Amino acid sequence: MTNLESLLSARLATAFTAIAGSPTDPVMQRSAHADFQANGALPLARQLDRSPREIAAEVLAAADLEGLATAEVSGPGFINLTVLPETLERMVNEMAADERLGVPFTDAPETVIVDYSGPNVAKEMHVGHLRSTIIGDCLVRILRWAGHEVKSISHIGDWGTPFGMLLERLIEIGEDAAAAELSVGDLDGFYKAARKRFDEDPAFAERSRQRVVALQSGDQELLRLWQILVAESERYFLTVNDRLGVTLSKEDFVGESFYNDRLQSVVEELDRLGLLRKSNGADCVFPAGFTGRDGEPFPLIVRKSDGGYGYPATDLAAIRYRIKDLKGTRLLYVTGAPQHQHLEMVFAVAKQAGWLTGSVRAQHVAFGSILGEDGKMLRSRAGKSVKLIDLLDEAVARASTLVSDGDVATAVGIGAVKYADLSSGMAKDYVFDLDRMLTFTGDTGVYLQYAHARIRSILRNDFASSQVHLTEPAERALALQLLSFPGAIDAVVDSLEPHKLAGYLRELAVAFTAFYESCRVLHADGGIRASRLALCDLTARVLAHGLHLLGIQAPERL
RNA sequence: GCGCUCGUAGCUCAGCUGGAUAGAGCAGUGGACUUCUAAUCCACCGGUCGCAGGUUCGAAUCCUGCCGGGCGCACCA
Repeated sequence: MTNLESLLSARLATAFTAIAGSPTDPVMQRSAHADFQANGALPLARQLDRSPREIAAEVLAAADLEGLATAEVSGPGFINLTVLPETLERMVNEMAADERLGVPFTDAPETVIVDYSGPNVAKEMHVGHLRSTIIGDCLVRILRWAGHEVKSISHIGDWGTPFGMLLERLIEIGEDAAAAELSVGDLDGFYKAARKRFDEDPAFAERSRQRVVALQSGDQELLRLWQILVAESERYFLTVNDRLGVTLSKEDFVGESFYNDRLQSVVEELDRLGLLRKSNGADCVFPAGFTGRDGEPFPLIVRKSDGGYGYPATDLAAIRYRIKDLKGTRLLYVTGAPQHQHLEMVFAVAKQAGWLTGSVRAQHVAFGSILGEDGKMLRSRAGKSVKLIDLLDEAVARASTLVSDGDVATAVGIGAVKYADLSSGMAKDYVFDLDRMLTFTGDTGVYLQYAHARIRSILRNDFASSQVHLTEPAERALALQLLSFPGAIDAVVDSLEPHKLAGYLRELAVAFTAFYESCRVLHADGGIRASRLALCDLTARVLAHGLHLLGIQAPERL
């Protein structure tokens, strides 16, 4: 099973390289004027000081397209390629016979560590966690399916100064009452109450500070109580993840506290390497190329002036652990764009320390913020944050007004939210707008689910495995789109941009709908009917699996 | 001040390893259900691709400058 586009590209590349005298990319793309076009002759014209059309003609003469496609030179020097009907049929049939739908396992498997979701203990999951969780989960699914060894990590915020007040609050109301409050998912209520007490009552605040010190010095009783906070919160996170349909499991929660006993050794190692410098009483590393407000070198503070460790130390311990112990070769950090500089600094220090070497890549998969209707960052601290679980329930409730079945409503509602996020580029901020997400017309998740359900409806009436024969233009267009599936997967694997898969699936659904409008299936005669049913079946499989890779369900019927 | 990022149709967004008339959805107008799910489809309407230069046979795409929005810039994560 071979990727059609890359096969064509490879054949042309040989010819291009022969003509150019050096490795030359044919620059293939889908075309409105043919099935594909190769633009490589145009840039070559200058290099060889010859007419582009002449070069294109020569490439064509040298290219071996036997049994693949017909080609012609067009316009200023484009090579237009039209795939032979029998070749298209053969490849579609091969794809249909392949469980992996034409997508090969990667020939260079990596160990990929994906850090995403990362909620905070005793704090509600809010819209801010939505993107990280959805995008991270999608990347995990796709990379894993492509044949990589993938380890999910949810870097839980389970340590640090806030735990003083949380523990003090827990002690104040009693552990049973606290556990009860947390177990019903009222994390924000608990957190806010603790915060309020901390702000209002100096004695409470002082006791909180002492709790932090005691906790960090290993007080057994406090550790036991802390464990209650962590366990109840994790249980709650799992229910939200379950609602969202995310693959994260309990074993994937690796809290900041996990790195506690490694922090000192990180500092020691950095010191041994001579990377550490005292600055204003703190132990810092100054990676090259980072400057602060005053234009002076900007530090990554590894140990605070009070001797404590902050998140940079944890992040350094984590990156070292992920490389040295987990043997990760590609580390992904699915966190918001505002953390870009911080992560770049962590990567820079990891490089200087010799952990992040040439064969290991660390990448920040950054995404924009979700904004409120006022166009400002929707932050939890600023009060009115939307509880993630409420948003999901609302989405499902709206879906329930359109479909009767509860499971289907869940699939549609959650799918709508996920598709809204995954279908546009992740670099930009976007305004959080329930109405837009849950509009069930147009470019939405339900459009894809609907296309899939329609096909399943046809197949319920009749289906027997058959060979595909392409006759109508709409069938041919659908076949071409189906064969682009491996390319769409590739695109996400190396760009880490899920919206490319979402876009592909959308185009597939459009191609199917065009086919559906112009070609009868069940009412067609014998051979044609069987062939079209096979085409329907393959389309349904690609849609269902593609949606699955996005983390979206594809119900049998709506 | 430095850095990152975004600016494409009234609205929400694709397209950006430079390539043939800049594409979708929503909204608007007009059509299509005795036909496999009309949550659909077809047609029309709608764009100085922020602005100005530059490189090029060719720029939404690359470079420079500017304008505008967002974010980050030492002990919170």
